[in-house]
Amino acid sequence: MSTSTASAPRHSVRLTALRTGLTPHILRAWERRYQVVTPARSDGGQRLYSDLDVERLRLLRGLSDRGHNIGTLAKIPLADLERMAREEEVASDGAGVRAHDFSSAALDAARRLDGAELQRVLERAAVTLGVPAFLDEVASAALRNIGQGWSEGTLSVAHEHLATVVFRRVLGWILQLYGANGVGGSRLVVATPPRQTHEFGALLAAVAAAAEGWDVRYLGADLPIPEILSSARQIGVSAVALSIVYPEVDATLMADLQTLSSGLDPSAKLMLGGAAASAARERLNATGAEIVDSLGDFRASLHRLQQRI
Amino acid sequence: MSTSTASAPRHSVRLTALRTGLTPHILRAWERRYQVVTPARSDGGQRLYSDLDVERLRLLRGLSDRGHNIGTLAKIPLADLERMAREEEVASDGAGVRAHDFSSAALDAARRLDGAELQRVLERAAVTLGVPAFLDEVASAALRNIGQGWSEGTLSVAHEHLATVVFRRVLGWILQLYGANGVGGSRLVVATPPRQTHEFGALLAAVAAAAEGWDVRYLGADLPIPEILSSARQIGVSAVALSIVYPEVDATLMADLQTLSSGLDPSAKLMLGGAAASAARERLNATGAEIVDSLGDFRASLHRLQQRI
DNA sequence: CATTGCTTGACAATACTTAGACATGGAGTT
DNA sequence: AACTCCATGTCTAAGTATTGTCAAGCAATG
Repeated sequence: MSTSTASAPRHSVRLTALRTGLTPHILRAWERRYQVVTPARSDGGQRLYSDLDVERLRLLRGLSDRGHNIGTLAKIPLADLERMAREEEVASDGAGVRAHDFSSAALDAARRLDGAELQRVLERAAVTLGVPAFLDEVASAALRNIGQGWSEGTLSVAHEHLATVVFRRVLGWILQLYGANGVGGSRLVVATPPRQTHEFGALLAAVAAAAEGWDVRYLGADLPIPEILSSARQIGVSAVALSIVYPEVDATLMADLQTLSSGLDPSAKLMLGGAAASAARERLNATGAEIVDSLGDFRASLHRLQQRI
Repeated sequence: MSTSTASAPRHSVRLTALRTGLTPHILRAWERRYQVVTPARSDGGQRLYSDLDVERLRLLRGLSDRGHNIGTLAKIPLADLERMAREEEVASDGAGVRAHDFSSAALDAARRLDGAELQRVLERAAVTLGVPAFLDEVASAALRNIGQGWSEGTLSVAHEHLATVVFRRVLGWILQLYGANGVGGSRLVVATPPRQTHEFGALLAAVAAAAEGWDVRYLGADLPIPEILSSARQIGVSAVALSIVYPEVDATLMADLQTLSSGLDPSAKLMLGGAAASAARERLNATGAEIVDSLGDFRASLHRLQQRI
């Protein structure tokens, strides 16, 4: 956005109030008392705020809410306000710390083989943080930790199985909450291809997409290609997402993916995620699929797809 | 579509009004006052709008509806209007919009007396946004709307009862998720005093506190003072929170609150919330209780208590 | 001829502006 | 504890600006 655009006077008081979460009263009071901003005026004398004004007021409100007094804040230039807001975020809370607490509580419970407690911790985390944050900061971290503990030998197969069962239950529960999401969303099929028995990645992706408003059909793990194809065609999907964790990408899998890719409607996108997919990125490119390296990537890609409609 | 086609004058006022969602009156007023468009004229002098005109008017209406003032918009070229319309979706920012969507979906469901759908919407909102945001932006707004609709007569008693049942179920579900929160949190008792049969405020407070990590004992509505006292003492609470919505604060209630306040351990704080509590702030101050006006207030107060330990 | 549209002028409802007053709650002081 | 002072959010009142709506009288359309 060019500077001339950002500093062009545009927004009325009412609009500015909406954008900043302040009230017109407060906007005028702050201006009168502290000159926090000096909006331009219309021909008739009404205030016209620029984008920069709005940005500044947003920051001021945030800092004011957290206890700084507005009289002092008023004199501070925009750049410094931005820095303060960033610092505030790190210092004060909150989300980061809490997410970490949940992760370690989950790992503890898994270590103690306390499935009920693990489930409670995960449900609490999901509900407290909201699904997107839960997936990003708790679920994926916990899975990584458990996987790592398993490969290092500090966690046994029993631990891994317990975690598997509980995670599947919790993610399934969330997915079911989004169940009848209605007609609004674009459609997506999620599964893992044949011999891929690790379904976590797929579950995470399914839940992430559902939380973004997609109408997700989760087909589960180890699914024959023809099944995936016929489901996708029958439902009329905008995309198919597969998770590939293990075993490594071999000739059979490549052939399967080729079949799938060429069998899909051209408007439907094929997306591949998971550790093995990232590792074999180059070879997989031949299938015409998009490789996503993280949940964030996946979300971004979904977004782009949705815009394109 | 070729330019000559798009800019060819074609549509009558009536048609243009239908296409843009404006009225012929407004079309003429906007043209007379701001020259928002300058349609061609027929031989007899009647307006003939082109496709481009219609497109421009559509955008203008959209932006005008969202609070921009038409006098300012009128001078902006088409391309910039398009950009603004796109930005508008982003500017009215992510979380807020999603929360708003959930609120209106909830209100819709309540209007249709579709309890199952209402429950699904609320659960989805809670899980998507996380409990704190859900309480602040969906639950309290929906309750306010429903209460308002009821007092205005646009919603019947049946609507109100349905909403009551569903909200109680959903909030109860969340509360139960936090159930065995363990040893970490300070303890809090939440209830409504005798004759206070509206338990929403209390439920909201209970859930908010639980999400903040408190060990909450929710005792429900219409509870005799001795019961509250003995529970509080037995559990060893840091605070007691009561919701007072209706009826108004009278002598009996004042006496009850005095009894409660003096019976509590001095280290335990008594907190009063709800519409009636805010209204009777002055008289209630005599009880030594803290009056909280909003969920945010309540959270802040809990925070202070927790720090002080 | 009935319907629709044109122009001009007026009116009313919002929304905005300024100046000032008031209430509250925290910080200091006595 | 009682007191004042100050910072700040909220409200009022009276005037102005903006904008939607309407009416009257005439013209065009079909």
